[in-house]
Amino acid sequence: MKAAVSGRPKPAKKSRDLEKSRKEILGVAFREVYEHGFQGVSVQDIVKKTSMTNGAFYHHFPTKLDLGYALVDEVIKGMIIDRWIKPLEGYNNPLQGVVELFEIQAGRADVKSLRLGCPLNNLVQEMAPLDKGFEKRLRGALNLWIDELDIHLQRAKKKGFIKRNVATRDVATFIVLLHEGFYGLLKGLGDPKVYRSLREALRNYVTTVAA
Amino acid sequence: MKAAVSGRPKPAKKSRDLEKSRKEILGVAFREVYEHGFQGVSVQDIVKKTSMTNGAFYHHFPTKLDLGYALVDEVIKGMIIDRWIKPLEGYNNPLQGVVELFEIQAGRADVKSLRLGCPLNNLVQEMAPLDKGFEKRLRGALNLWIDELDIHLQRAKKKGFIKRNVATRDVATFIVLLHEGFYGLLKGLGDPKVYRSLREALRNYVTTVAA
Amino acid sequence: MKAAVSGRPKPAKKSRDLEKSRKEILGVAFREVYEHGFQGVSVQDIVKKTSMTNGAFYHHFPTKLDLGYALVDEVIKGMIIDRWIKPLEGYNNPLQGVVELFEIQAGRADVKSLRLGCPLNNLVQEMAPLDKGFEKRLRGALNLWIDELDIHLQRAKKKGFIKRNVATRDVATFIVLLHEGFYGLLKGLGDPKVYRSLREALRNYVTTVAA
Amino acid sequence: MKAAVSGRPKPAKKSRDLEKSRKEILGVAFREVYEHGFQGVSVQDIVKKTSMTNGAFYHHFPTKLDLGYALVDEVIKGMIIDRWIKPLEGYNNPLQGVVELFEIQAGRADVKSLRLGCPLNNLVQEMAPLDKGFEKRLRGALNLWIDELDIHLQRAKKKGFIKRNVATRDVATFIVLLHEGFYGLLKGLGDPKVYRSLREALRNYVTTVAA
DNA sequence: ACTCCCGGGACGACCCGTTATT
DNA sequence: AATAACGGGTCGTCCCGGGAGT
Repeated sequence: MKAAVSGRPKPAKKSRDLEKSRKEILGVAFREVYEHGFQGVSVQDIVKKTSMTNGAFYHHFPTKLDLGYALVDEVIKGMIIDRWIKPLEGYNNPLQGVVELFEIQAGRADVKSLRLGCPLNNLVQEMAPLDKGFEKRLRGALNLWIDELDIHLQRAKKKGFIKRNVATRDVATFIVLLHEGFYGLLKGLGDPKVYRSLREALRNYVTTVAA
Repeated sequence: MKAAVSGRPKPAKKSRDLEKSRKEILGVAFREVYEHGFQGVSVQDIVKKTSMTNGAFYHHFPTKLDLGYALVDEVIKGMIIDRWIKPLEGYNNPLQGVVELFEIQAGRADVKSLRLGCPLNNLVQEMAPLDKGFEKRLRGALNLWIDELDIHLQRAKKKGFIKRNVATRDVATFIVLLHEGFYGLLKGLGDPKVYRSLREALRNYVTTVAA
Repeated sequence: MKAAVSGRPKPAKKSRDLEKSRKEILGVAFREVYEHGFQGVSVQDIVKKTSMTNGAFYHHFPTKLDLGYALVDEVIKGMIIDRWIKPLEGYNNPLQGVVELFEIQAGRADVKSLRLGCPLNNLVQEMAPLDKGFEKRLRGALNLWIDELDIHLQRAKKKGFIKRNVATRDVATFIVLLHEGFYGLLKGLGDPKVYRSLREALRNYVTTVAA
Repeated sequence: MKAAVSGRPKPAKKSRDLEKSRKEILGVAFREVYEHGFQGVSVQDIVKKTSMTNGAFYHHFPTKLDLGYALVDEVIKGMIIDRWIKPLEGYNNPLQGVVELFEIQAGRADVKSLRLGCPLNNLVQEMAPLDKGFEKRLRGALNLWIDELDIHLQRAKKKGFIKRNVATRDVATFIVLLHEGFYGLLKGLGDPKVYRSLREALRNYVTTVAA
């Protein structure tokens, strides 16, 4: 997030610091919110973990809520694309890709993310009913996920990997649902064995839509 | 508020009923927490909605956390049993019962629970990683759900409704996972159409385990 | 104050428990107040350390303040008499007795009382300016001390151990002042060496009034 | 209040002067604590008597305890130096200075300080056993007093006003002890006559160390 | 132009000494 | 004699405004 700047030629602008400061805040905020929830984190908590002051924070984000929104739009959305969509491009059969991706990512769920769940799901559960702005943006993130997944599934369908009479968008929705359910339950049970019951079920399910 | 006093003689005490007061607090607290999250509710919010005072509250619950724990153990657990387990007893084929129950309850998801999700899931997502006590109790509630479901599925298996080689506990776990995922996603998308993709998928899935 | 009951035949009244409960509260309260100050101790702290309940406490003492008053009148006054006055009766020359008593009691000041100071002085400093009732009773305790000391000094004077032109009451007052100053400074410095400077000074002083 | 700005132009800022605000709080806090004890004063009591708000207070002092510490280090220490040490510099014979100073300050003890005692002694009696931080700082203040007094007594000794075989530090300690004892007893008895017995005793004592 | 930092109050959980009821 | 209930008070934190400084 912040590293790797080293080698870059750098646009020579001295006040690209603005961009950098914003990114730094977002980075720290993401981790803190991921660990303690949005309501469980104070602006001061975040500020303390950066190299800046309280005043600087409010220069970048007028309110705490604005920070939350930015977290969804600028951080979480990107993560979804990077983790769950981009990798699908490498698969000839996207449906198989979805299963494998799931098995790879979920199967190796380390203790940390096991306890902390899915960043998006966390925010959805906590903030969606509390704030309209959050709700809107979170819905946007979820729809982005589903939409992008759908595109790949349509590709699969075109290639004949999926039955003709299957509504790919419903499948995409269901897959996202499984993600949410899986990470949510994992978080609650704190037991990686949840993965076992999911893997079997997922495979079974996929056979019912595969051509 | 709590009829059922029925048979008891008890000289109709005015307001010195420990049990009743506790129940009142739990009732109000459940609603408030359900709507705003545990962290999003202040003790005073709850107190204001009851007929008692701040001091009375702390007579019943030493800390806010204790209230939260009681909410899981005394309210939520009961709701799970009442909503998802008890009804199964009426079914000859519990597996079918699970599907129908889901369709009944989820299909009629009203706007309210649509926005607010599942009380248990909400708490899991918000509090499990923040507090050991919560984590333990929430895990207990989830396991209770899975265990009780498993008992019914075993019954189904014995009766020949489920394949011999299927691990009923994994199925039970997956079904709970689906609930969590469904309510979670519903909450995020705010769109009852989620139900459609779930219903189809659930039916497909069930056929893969049914004998 | 409480001892010496042993040998007595005991009035056989069963509800000497009332008396006993009161004594128990006073005993616990004295220790707690001695350690944390009157304001630093809550009624509940005291109740918890006894075998009774909140309600029982208020049966014996209408308010916390009443407990404080009883502490002065029923506990502290007795301690003064027992520690600083009674022992003087054994001395032919009370003036010498005062010095020796001081050296015995102050010289062996253990770590505990070293940190906690003199119970009477503690209450004087803390409560006298805050509450008229306390002020009155504390003044009473101090005057009791001075008066009783004076009686012995008059005896010494009569016997020719003290100069004829010395006002014994002033001497008594000064001696109490030295106690307060000693224990107070000891408490502040936490260093038994204070004793050294006092002993020398006390001896010097005594020579100036001795015949 | 804070001169020393001397050369700086400084456009007369309206009310954003850190130092000034801090001093204001300390001033108010000192009076309140002096009158009601540290535990007897709430932060809000103090805030209300200043021109600022609760939030501003905690900007200057993270906790109430920190305020207490500052009170000792920044206010009380200065008062000791100003009242009991500085004036000694004007005396050719510091020993005589000590006596006269005492007679001047103690003799004119007005009703106010009569009831309220010595700020340092008050805090020592109340807080020293309750909090390590207070204990340390209060010990520091007492030692400062003794040390500075000792310096002047050594001067007296050099000039031949004090016997060669007298340990000046013990004398200094004893004099502080007398202060504490005097103000403490005065507070308890509420009677300026205490002064009489002290004056006599002090004079007598001084003769025993004077050359 | 951007950062700093003093300041503002409302509100957080929790505890206090106390009274009503039984 | 004991418990349920009472409110007001405690310290401390929250999110944030806005003038000053670099």
